[in-house]
Amino acid sequence: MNDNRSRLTKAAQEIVQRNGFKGLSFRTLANEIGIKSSSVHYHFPEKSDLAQELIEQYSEHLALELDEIAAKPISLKRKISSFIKIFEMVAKADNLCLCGMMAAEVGELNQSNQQYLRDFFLMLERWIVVQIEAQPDELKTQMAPSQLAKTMLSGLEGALLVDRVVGNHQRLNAQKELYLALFK
Amino acid sequence: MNDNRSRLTKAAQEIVQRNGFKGLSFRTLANEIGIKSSSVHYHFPEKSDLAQELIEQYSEHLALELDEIAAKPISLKRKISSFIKIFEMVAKADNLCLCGMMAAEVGELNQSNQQYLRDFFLMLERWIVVQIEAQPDELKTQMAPSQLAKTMLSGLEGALLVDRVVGNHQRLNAQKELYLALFK
DNA sequence: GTCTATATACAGATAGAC
DNA sequence: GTCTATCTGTATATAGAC
Repeated sequence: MNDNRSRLTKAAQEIVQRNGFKGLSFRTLANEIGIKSSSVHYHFPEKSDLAQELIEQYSEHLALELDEIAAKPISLKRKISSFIKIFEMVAKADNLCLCGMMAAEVGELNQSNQQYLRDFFLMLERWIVVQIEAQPDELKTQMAPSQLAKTMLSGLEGALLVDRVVGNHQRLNAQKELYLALFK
Repeated sequence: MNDNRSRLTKAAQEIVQRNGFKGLSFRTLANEIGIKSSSVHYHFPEKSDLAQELIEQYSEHLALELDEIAAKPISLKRKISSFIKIFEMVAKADNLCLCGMMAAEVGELNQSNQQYLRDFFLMLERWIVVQIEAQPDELKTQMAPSQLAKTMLSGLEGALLVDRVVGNHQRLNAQKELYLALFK
């Protein structure tokens, strides 16, 4: 898929993860791939159409990665570690999670976009819960899986946010240490 | 202090915590208090001047609150609980932390603004470490205080971010439960 | 599908009167 | 300190030619 539509979403995703959704303009996006802004409007009539596709693609891509991890015959701890590794890759690129970034800008999004954003976070939390419930004996804490999932997800999102400003990965590393210690 | 300058910073803070720094325009800010945008420029020549004052005021206000908490003859657990309560008040207003919001928009800020933002987060983390070191026997975990401070702060920032999108306070509550359990 | 050209709105910022 | 008026740049979005 090297057509302009997919080149647009790819470039747009990078811009949003770095500069935010408000930091993405049809003009700069068009320049990025060498077309005009009116051509971007051909593919995505309104900016909210682009937002929708970005959130959908990001969610689907992540869901596929998580499916692969879940299917492996490995310890729960290693599954959680793989989950955290996804955030570490984002941090390495000095980005935020696409949806974490858009969460900060939720007021600029229409109702449909907001729903997709919500579903993204709930999907990630549900994945954690499902993994724990499949291998419950490997959990070392008495914390309820759903509570654990909520702290872990929001903790990782916050770590990306603060670490990028401070300029290191200390908070993400600390979150990793904290949560991995809860699994055998 | 009911002069226009302080009315401006007060209104600006609310707008940034709700809509972000890019969501704050001199025009709408001026309208908010009934003056013209050119008058806003009299008080804050450039937008970065306003950003600077916002971060400084927010930091100073929070530092004063934390000083008061630290001075009380109460348990470490109650001090941490009071710390978390500050975030709960922000969540109750459906806002983000001013600096958490601006952290997402760090690319729009100049170097000076970014330094003040960094200092804000480091100040909060340092406060947690100092409180723990003053009452070390009341800590139930073997986690290093600096590690604990980093996870707690970024966890709370992330909880505000995700909870606002999802529409409840479950993540902040979960973070609270997780961290309070680490103190006697 | 992409282009040129344009409409409309709003952004940050400045000059100069009062 | 605040105003009117304006400059300049950029944003989303659309019409219509190719």
